[in-house]
Amino acid sequence: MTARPEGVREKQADRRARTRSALLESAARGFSTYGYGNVALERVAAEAGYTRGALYHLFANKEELALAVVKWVEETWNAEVGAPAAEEADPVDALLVMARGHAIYCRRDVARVMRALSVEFSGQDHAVGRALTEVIQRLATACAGRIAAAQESGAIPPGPPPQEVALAYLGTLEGLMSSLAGHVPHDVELIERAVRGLLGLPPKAYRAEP
Amino acid sequence: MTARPEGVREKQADRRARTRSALLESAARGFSTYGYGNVALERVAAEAGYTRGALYHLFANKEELALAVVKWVEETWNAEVGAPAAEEADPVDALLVMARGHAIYCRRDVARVMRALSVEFSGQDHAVGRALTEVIQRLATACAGRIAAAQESGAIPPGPPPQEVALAYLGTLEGLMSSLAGHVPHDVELIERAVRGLLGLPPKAYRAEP
DNA sequence: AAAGTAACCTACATACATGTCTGTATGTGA
DNA sequence: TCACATACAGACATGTATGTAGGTTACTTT
Repeated sequence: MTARPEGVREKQADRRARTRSALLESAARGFSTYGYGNVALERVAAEAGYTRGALYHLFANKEELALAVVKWVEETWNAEVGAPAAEEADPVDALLVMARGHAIYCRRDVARVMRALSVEFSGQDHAVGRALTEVIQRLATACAGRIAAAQESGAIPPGPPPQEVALAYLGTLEGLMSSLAGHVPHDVELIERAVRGLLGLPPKAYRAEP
Repeated sequence: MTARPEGVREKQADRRARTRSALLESAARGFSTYGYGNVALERVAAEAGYTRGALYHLFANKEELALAVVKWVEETWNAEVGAPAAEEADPVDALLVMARGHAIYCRRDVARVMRALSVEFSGQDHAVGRALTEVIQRLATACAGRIAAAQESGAIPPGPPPQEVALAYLGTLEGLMSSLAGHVPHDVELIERAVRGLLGLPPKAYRAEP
């Protein structure tokens, strides 16, 4: 590859990164709206202001583009939702912070991309499907650990196995937000209610928004 | 292929109905697994034991097939889940019965068809998408009515507007079951927990399965 | 039993999306 | 300034899915 001495201006690299970002975001939006198989790469490229030539210059094929989108979404989600939750010392607080953060994150339409892709690939043996299940699996084990810790400390009552509760927790986040996306501010209130219920926690008193 | 019982003379209408059912179920499975745009009608027909010729003889085109599938799923869902819930006099009981019934219903893979189709069509202006939103809307208003009644009677504490809670309720059913499908028996326990939480009800004591 | 109709299959015409390839302009290092 | 690399556009070849039209088998009616 080309050596990059520090201090030297990298105009080409900047340009490349900017184009790549634009294409990734357009692809995420396209997958969210139309699904992987239905969206034409010409549309993805056009919506970003390019042609398929640029797209194929930056990504080997449609599958690689989808994998890059998955990685990109996972990274932004971790930065905006996962990391703040990880700072919570208490496992129950971490789960609640994650749920609230997810509700906020889902106010953008790009968030539905994981759902759209998983619907299309969960049935088959496909690289994109595997990447998705790996992302979910990573999240689920992290959540299961917190749930197990909370059960052992007595912070939440006994219940189904942590791994199952974790899957239910993630599925609830996804499903609830896909039907409530944009319904500010009740999205946060309702996701918190559902999660508390899943964990076996009593309801909090309801305060109507001003 | 299609062996008919000895001595029994099959009527054309029976034959047609049987073929139609087989194609509908195969289509539902195909849409669930691959999505609308990804599944090829040749596969749908072949999986039912026919060719595309039979399919196009019974359905005008792919869109009509999808609409028929939506109608068929709605009918079976109403028969197996909606009707038993409607027999409950108490609105909260009705919502809980519906949630449990949905968990049972979702143990079959066909149930994911609504989710698959809604992912693909919720963005556009398309006949299938409209049909789906109408189904959801009918369900949501029915649920919202029960939630409002329960709030007024004091059976559940105050909370967000019934229409929003109803949407959250349906989204939770869908999302939770798509991640927990087949996880017997915790699917029922967890869906009930989530719904109780959404409605603001306190948790029930947990009894581990024998 | 013959004629007619419905169920179903096979072959084809068409459209469209992917991926590849070539061309062009602009940036970059020597 | 020259040689080369990179970013991107546009055309083409290929595969595949839809929809249609014509034919064959199975049932129905007279």
